Parts: sequence; C-alpha cells; structure tokens
Amino acid sequence: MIDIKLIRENPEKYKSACKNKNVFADIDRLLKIDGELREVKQKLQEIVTEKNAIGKSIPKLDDSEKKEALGKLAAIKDEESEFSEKVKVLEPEFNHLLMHVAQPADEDVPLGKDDTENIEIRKEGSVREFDFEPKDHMQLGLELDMIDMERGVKLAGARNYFLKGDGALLHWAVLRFAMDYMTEKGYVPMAVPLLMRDHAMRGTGYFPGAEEQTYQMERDELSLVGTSEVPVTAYYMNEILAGDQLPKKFVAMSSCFRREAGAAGKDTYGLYRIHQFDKVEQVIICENDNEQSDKFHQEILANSEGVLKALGLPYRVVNVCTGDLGRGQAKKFDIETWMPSRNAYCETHSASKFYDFQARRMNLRYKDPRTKKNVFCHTLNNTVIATPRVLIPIMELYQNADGSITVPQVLREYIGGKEIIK
RNA sequence: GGAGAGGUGGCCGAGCGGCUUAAGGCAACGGUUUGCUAAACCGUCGUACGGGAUAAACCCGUACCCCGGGUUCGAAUCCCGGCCUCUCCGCCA
Repeated sequence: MIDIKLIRENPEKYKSACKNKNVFADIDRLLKIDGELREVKQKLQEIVTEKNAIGKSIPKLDDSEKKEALGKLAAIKDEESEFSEKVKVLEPEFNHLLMHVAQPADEDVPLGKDDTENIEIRKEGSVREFDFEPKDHMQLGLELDMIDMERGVKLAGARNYFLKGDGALLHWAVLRFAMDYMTEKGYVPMAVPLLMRDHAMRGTGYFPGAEEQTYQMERDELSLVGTSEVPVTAYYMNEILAGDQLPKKFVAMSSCFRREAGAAGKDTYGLYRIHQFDKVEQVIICENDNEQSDKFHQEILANSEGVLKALGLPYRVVNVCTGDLGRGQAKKFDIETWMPSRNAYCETHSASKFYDFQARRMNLRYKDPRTKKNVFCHTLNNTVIATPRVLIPIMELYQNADGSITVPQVLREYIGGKEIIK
C-alpha cells in the first residue's frame, strides 16, 4: 500500500508506476474520493465535537434548558448521520482504490512489458555439453522410478504427481540442505500454517488480485498459500517491534499451492508447472531504510546463489523489468537455472524488495529508538530452493550415459550417502 | 462437537451508563540523592487521523478498553452478531 500523502503530492509518479507495471489503478478517481472523504470527515468531526459538548452539559442543566438542548441535539444527530453515511460510502471505495496503487519500480529497473524484456545481469557456471543423447527429467524419473505423473493425475488431476523412492529422497534432500544452509547463516527456521485468512493475503499484497491463483476454502474463509512468504512476512502483523531487534531473518519450509489458472496449455510437460510443490523461503524484515533494503536484497540473492553454486547448477540472474513486477515490488531479481530439456534458463528463484509496501498493508511497524516514532518496516523475500522444479536441472544435468544420475556432493549426506541413483 | 468462564494501555489489574481526561501496581525513560551499584523520592510514560503553531518540543479536536452492529442526549460499562483465549467433557493423529 502506498501512503496517500505521497500520491497526493505526486500523482503522476504513481500513474506512470502503474502504467509501467501493467497494473490498473484509477488514481484520478482515488484522489477525487480522497478529497471528498477528507472534507466529509472534517465536517463530521466538527459536528461530533458540538454534539459531545452539548451531551456533556446535559447533567448540569435544569428541565427547560435540558429540553432545549435535546431539541438541538436531535437536529445535530440528523446531520451527523447524514455525514457518517457519506463516510460509510466513501471510505470503502477509498480503501479499495488505494490497495490497487502500485509501488513505483526503482530507477534501475528496466522498462519493459513482460518477462521477455528482463535484463540479464550475469551468468554463473557453465552449461554442460553432453557427449551422448541426454534424457529429460521425465524419462529419467520414469526409468529410475522416481516420478509418477500418471498416477498423480489419476488421483488429483492435471499438474499433480508422485515422487517415489530416490525421487522423494532427492526432493527432501534438497529441502533439508537448503534449510541447513540458511540456519547456519543465522536465519530462524519456521514451520508455518498454510491456510491463511484474507487479512494475511491482503497484507502481503496477494489479494486483491491473486484470488484466481489461490485455492480457497470457502466454507472456512481460508486460503491455501502459494508461498510461505505469506505466513512468515505477516507473522508480526499489527505489531510494533523494538527497533533494536531488527533485522528479523526467517527461513521457512512449506508446501505451496497454486491453481495456475490462466496457464492452461502452458508448460504442461513434466514437473515445471505444477499445483503443489515444496519450497524453502527466506524473509527479511528490516528498518525503514532504502540502503538497508538494498543491502538485504543483495544478501538474500547471494544466499540463493550460494545454494545453486553448492549444487553445481548453472544459472543466470536477471533484473526483472517493470511489466513483470508485481504490484508491490520495487525491484526483483529472478534466478533462472539452466534446464537442458527446455534448452533455456528458467525461473527457479525470485528475490523481491518491497520497501514498506507490505508492512503498510499489514500494519507492521517498529519503534525507532532514535526518534521514538513508530515506523513501517521494510520487507524482502527470496526463494532458497523450490522443488521439484529444481529437480529438473539436477536430474538432467547430473545424468550419466548409462541412464543413472550422480547425486550432487552436498546432497549425499541427506540421501543416505548415496552417490549414484540407478 | 457439548457445557461454562473470559477478552481493559508494553505487562498485571480495577472500573460495569455521565465524577474515566481508564484507578492502582510493574516495567521503561528523565531527574534528585549517592564514591559506584542498589534503594528511596519526584516527574514523564498509548496509537492513528484531522486542524493550528513551529527550527523542534507543543496546543486543539476526533476515534480507539478484541472486532462489527444496536439502544441512549451520553457506552469500556447495556443488547445482538462475530473472532479469539481458558477450564471441564466428548472425539481424535
């Protein structure tokens, strides 16, 4: 959410921010409603002030004065309800409009319409050249009995799967390695609830907007999260933290659920785009300071790169262009890992910087020890590892001519010391 | 799922229609005393929004005693709905 004061001061900035991000927000309408609402609220306040003053004097009045005062109050109350009705109409519209305004992208974010215009920052690692005909992860998964897509679909519909045997073990190995890697860096591990109320979904910026991507438990008014970013970032929602306790660094492992509505026919092959996966996610809550946000943005990016390097996977980092940024993100680095079967670098990580956009929505603040003021925190998050998507490059890049898969060194301790899957 | 009790400031806890501008205590902060620490004493001690003044401290108003409605001239207090917590019982991995 954007501070309405900033929008009043510079509406053009937010109009172009929305335009560049392909986010619709009616800022003219917002400002019009804002002006009306402010006027009505001020008038209402004046009316209530008078009402309170008269009401307070009533016990001290004699009968005839009291009668007169009550008559006056009746008129005032009519006026009061007239104005409070106006507030009741204007305020929800105001809030609704404000929720849609996008966070402007940083100046060094490339202007672009969609992910095809993201800018590569650097490439790391070298892409393996095969001296045999490589198999894709589905062939390998089938032959080594690691993946069973057919029965996943039979029982749960399209984009569902079973991982079996070494497939399941490799999946968990990746997650456990990522958890250990992050907790060693001092990130506090968390296991989190996955069914969230709307206020957490709104607070993180997913609602309004991503309802179609979300499995919703209508009967219980809960939503299945698409990422543990939601519970972790919203953990301190509506709280005031002590400034000297920041930054808070968390790492959570959870299942993630996505309807993938509107993606029909896209990435239908294999384990790339699926309804349910597991992810280790890192979240930082820090002070309201752009330099700190930048610093931690680099930190969470470096953490994820460290994991990929440890796994020996080639990847590239891209600066995500405006058109591919979410409403709340000021800047985002995606990490794309090389996937031989797709013959491309494909998104495996997404490091987002929000400034106070999320914190403002969820009323997450800290007390600044210097000024003693309560200020909104900054929040950031990034994938540490998401699997089974990352099993695609692991299985494909570590395959051998005989159809076996070499287990990456760092994962062996999590898979019973096994070096080769065959 | 059934029965009961309850949600008040950072925390504990009183208040149960106007005297609340929420008592009292704890914690915190500032000061006095002190060789230092502790203690004692004095003072300060919520948030948001609007208006005014300003270099700032500040002043005025409104709202907030879990949330949302209602009754009333007036609600922390009474009524209705919701959420949550605790105790007991039942069921259960």
